[in-house]
Amino acid sequence: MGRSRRTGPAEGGQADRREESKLALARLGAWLEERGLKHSRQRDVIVETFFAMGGHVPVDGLVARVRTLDARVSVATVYRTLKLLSECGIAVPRRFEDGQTRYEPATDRSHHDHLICTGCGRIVEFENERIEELQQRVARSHGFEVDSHKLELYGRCDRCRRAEAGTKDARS
Amino acid sequence: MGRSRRTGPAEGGQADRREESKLALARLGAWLEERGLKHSRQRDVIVETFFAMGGHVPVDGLVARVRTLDARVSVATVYRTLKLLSECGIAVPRRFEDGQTRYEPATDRSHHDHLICTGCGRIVEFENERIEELQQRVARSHGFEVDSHKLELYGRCDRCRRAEAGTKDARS
DNA sequence: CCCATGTTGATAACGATTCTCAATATCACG
DNA sequence: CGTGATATTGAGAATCGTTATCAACATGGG
Ligand SMILES: [Mn+2]
Ligand SMILES: [Mn+2]
Ligand SMILES: [Zn+2]
Ligand SMILES: [Zn+2]
Repeated sequence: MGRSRRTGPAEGGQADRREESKLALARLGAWLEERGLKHSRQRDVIVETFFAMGGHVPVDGLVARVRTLDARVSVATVYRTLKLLSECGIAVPRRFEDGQTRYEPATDRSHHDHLICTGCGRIVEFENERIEELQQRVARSHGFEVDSHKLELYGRCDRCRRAEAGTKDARS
Repeated sequence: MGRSRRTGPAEGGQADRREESKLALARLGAWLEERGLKHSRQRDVIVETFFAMGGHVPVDGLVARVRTLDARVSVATVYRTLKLLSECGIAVPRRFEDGQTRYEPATDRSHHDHLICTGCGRIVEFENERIEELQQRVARSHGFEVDSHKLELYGRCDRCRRAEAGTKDARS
């Protein structure tokens, strides 16, 4: 049925994330030097905060959090840094239905799709090899060569469904 | 493997579309009267043009086309009319990766997903029952009850691939 | 034909993101 | 350490697609 993975700030140890953060900073540093770029205080803060938050972080959320550490970082810098992270393969941008871009740490187990709760916003990740195969097959049957795809399932999570049922019972 | 369907202005006879258009206008008329709304010259033009274009029409494209018939129709009216169409089930809004909303005529065989060529923009529709089932299953295995989903496959269509291969050969 | 009410067009406002540009930080070099 | 070339920053303007505002204008039942 496909394995699921860490999905947000609630899962994945803080220690793990600090570790990820360190690795990411090192990798970013190397990447920057390779092309004669400089590193900066704000980039460090942004990267650390990004990993500290974990999950699928919306840009404005990251800005807010970063500003609790350094009140004068601009949104522009956050956007710029996030773009850098995605260019050097440390973060991946995601655009769900709400129209704002979120970034998530890029893991080695790169590809996965998302289940999104329309009630509480919870995001669960999943991989399903069988679905991917079928996608390839459908595409090929139409003469297409797929090189990326987007699969998002929207619905209510168990928690939200229980909550709803509760209020419905109470009302009747 | 799933059946594919009409996908754009290139397919589906003009006659069919004019027919669709008539039906849609009638349906819209009824829908409007039911709730004490009025009908207007511009709504008619917009609906007719929408069906004449067929496929997945971007709002600005529709605006442009409508204006060749009546130069003073405002974008606001086009947006408003499209929203009406989707409210009364005549059209369906779609948001692909390029960030602009497109509308497509709602057919009886309502649900389908999309294959999108990143080369020429061609959009092919498909339905795959097996994929839908697997989606349900994955969702349920995570405690979710899905009520909508988005599946988009991005790649190159046969035409575009051939074109590419051609230029590559020519170069070498 | 009239008038209450729905519709329109122009344009301002919007939210997310990117751009501009002058001020500032970084770093390789002496 | 300076110094200077160059990358980075912050603030705000600009952009893009879309929605909101509101006065002028149609529509259609009476
Ligand atoms: Mn994810
Ligand atoms: Mn379609
Ligand atoms: Zn939920
Ligand atoms: Zn193509």
